[in-house]
Amino acid sequence: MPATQEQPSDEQRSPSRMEDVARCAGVSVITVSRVLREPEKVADVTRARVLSAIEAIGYVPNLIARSLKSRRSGIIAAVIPSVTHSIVAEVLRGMTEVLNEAGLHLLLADSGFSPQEEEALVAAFLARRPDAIYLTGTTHTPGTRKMLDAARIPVVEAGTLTDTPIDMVVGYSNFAAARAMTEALIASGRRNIGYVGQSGRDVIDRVRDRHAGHCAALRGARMGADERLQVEVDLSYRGGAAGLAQLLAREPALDAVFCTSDIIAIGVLFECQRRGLAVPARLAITGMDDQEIASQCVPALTTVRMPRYEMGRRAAAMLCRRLAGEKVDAAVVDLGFEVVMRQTS
Amino acid sequence: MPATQEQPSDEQRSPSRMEDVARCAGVSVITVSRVLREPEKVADVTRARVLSAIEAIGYVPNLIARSLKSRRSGIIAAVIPSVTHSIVAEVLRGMTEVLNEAGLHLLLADSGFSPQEEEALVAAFLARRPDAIYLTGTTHTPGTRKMLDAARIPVVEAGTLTDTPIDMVVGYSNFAAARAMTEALIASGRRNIGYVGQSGRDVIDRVRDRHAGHCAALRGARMGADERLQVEVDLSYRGGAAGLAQLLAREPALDAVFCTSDIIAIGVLFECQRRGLAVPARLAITGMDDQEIASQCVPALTTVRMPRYEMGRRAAAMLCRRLAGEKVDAAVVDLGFEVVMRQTS
DNA sequence: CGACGCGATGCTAACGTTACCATGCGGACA
DNA sequence: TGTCCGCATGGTAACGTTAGCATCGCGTCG
Repeated sequence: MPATQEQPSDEQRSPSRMEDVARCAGVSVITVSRVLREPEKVADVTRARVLSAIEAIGYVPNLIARSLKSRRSGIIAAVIPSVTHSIVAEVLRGMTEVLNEAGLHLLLADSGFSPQEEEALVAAFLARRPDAIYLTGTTHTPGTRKMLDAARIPVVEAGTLTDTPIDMVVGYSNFAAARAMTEALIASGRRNIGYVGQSGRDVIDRVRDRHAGHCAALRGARMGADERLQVEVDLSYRGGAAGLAQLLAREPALDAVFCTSDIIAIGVLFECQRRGLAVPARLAITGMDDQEIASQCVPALTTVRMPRYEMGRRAAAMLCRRLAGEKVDAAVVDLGFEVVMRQTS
Repeated sequence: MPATQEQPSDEQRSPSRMEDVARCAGVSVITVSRVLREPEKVADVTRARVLSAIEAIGYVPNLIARSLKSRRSGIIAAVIPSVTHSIVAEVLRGMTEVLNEAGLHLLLADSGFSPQEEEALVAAFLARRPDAIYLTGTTHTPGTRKMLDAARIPVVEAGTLTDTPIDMVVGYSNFAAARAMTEALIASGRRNIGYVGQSGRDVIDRVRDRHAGHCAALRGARMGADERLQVEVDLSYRGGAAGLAQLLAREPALDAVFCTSDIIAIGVLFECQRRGLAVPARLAITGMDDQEIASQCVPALTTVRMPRYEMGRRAAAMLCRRLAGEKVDAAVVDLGFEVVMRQTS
């Protein structure tokens, strides 16, 4: 009965451990551990022997055990408003590039623009003991702030600036950008300027600031911010189109539309094409964010460029520096913006 | 000297543990553990006492320790080709929705379309002992397959179908979709059909299959797949525009362009607008994926709809079922596609 | 009235790794 | 020749949790 002697079965019940490697290489487990983390502290011959044992066995270190003991998970948790927003994607690309170099991994979740959902996600993430946390925007529930204060880990908020970050913040002034864009529109002689913005001004600080900046520019030019000329829509091409339809119904003499995002602006542009409204002759359009489509559409879209990719890199870099024990020079980093005049205005 | 008695300092060195909660509630640690995981097994009074202790202390469970002991990390690792592709984003949205409901978290990284990079990421992720892995596409290095076989965890590949998945696969036939789209173009009477595809056919199976499907349709109609009418470009609006420029230079009689993605197709459309080419009268254009812009642009884009969001949900659901110990009915799930005829063809 | 079952709770020993301290050995120096 | 230093390696005890069994008390049934 050969079935009884299946002790050394090739069906090893679990992935191999350091102990297996140690036995195979004829050293102690701690030496294996050192080969992995501080190879220069191990003699060349020993190191080679251990490495070939690792190779032979196919050993994969268990970072969970390492995290538990070392109190360092190597994980950065990020809560973003919506993965489907291309704007967020570029920030993520910048972040992951920097994090990967540092050997850190990204735990990601999507709050759907809801601060309550964000709080729930932060709570769930903290249980995983991330080394740091990335949040989008600077508007968070008191519960979120409290948890993060108690967690005592680096936190970076990104996108909107604030003087009172939870810990660190990197972004740009959405207020100033929207004001500058609107001022440019006014300077070009437009007088009946409509506003088509993403809805959710009460919970999305980015949108709130952009709206406020737009209104400030109008008031600065003594034009008044007429609520009748402001509509809120979904952040989509369809939303932009619907927004223009509403505005034109309310004010046929409309001669410009300020949009809080390029997507919305392109939606407005498409609706103009459907209605046969000449852009910019009859109607000027401006977007924000300078996504790729802005430079490619016809006519090319006037917009404001935001350094999204750079923002992701900076945010990640700030976290990495803090994790390395270094002090970060400034807790508030303003990356600025740039108005890009093209053909729709 | 009051500084000496800082034993019970409020600067507790670490987040509280179950032991602290247990002491506060006057029970053993295992009871606390049970309140968190199997509350129905604890008497009502005891449970209430423990819960209020948790609340009072602000206890946050340590999932790292739980993972180590229970051999379940609650983490799903996903490697995607590029976060900046809106196509991927919808898949992610579907996935995270399902995963969140199941209490699972998503570890995310970006391979930049490189199988070697994917292999490195899979290796790094496996050290975190994810409960399951999600991969994009079905083309992977031998090293990746080997590691995943050894890891013995559920794996789902998504996007492209294959008869020999590593474990499970959910997707649609890019070959059939591209063939169907091209056949529709042929059926509408177009004869000089160009191809503008994303570059990287050798490593991106999705693109390879779409190219092959397109060629198959041409050959099926005895039209031949002329390489002179095929150009490869970046997956961007700019790429589409450049592609059209190249094609027209090579074949002025071009009367249709098949594109492997909506983004490229819209780029082609923009270039037509710049050149004053009437669409579809002078030139027909087709895309693939049915992103939002396809239905909104002017004229609206003929394309093929892929159930991306649904694919993310299904992939996650299959993983969840496997993690729950249930058998998954089919290892290969074909979600199909739908040709959507609009105005550009 | 004793045995038995069951619900509620607790104890002990891991999970796989690393922090901390210990040990042994060879060479430099007085 | 003895002392001391530094390098390479090892042993032990956690990190915070849960699996698996043990225990205790109470009610039920023959």
